[in-house]
Amino acid sequence: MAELPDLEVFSQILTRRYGGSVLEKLEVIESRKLNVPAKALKACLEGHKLSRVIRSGKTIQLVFGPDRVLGIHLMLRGELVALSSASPRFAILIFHFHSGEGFAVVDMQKQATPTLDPPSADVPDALELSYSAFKKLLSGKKMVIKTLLMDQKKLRGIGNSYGDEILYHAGISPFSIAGKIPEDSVKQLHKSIHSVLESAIKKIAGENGDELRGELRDFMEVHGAKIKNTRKGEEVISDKIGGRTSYYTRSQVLFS
DNA sequence: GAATATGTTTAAAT
DNA sequence: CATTTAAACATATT
Repeated sequence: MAELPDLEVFSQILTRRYGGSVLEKLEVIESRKLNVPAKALKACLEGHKLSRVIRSGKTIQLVFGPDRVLGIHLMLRGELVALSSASPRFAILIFHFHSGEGFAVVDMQKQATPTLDPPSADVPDALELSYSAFKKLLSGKKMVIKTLLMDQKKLRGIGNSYGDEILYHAGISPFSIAGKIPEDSVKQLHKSIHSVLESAIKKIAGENGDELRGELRDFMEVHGAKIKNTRKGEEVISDKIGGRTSYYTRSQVLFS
């Protein structure tokens, strides 16, 4: 469900709604993916204040007290839901705050991964990557650009959907060889990463308000099985790149 | 019933 | 060694 813009908005909403509250009780429903025993996690976090929530790459990081961090990766189908009267299905973790409110991490696929005190990443976040670092990342690479953009060991935060949107925005074919893209287009691509992600954050934030909703992707230009034409009328074509479906148009320039 | 779905890890193949 | 590919994960939707 969630890629970088959704997660950025979720972290803002969680900070607004639960920031400053003391975690009264943590239910660990599914501990298979957890890097510490469930008891240790509870002992670490219960009774401590949620100071803020930030996003890093495709993870949400809940900061408790001064420096205790619980990282959460939602993987393919994970979601964050506010607690209501009904107990959530497919829960992984349930957070109950002193105020009586709370939220849950759910994932019907049980792949969402909580990590206590995750090691700090040395891979740059997509929104923090400088142009010179980006240029260096592409130079000499034989990988197709779409695969490189989604490679979390090179830059963090871009997934299949936004990868397509960014390449469409930049006018570059997803099949282009990374190292063959000329400097002007690399510059454009770097700009597109920022502008596509940041405008998505604004749109999702505006539509979400304080609600934890997912799947607000009405603004997608090319990525989606239902999109037959772009708003400019270009035909959208799809192909598999690295086992996942990519959507693009013939107007995107191929460098190879 | 079959195909598809937003991600990652691992192993095997090229 | 660098890169690519397939499978697995568990369930819902079309």
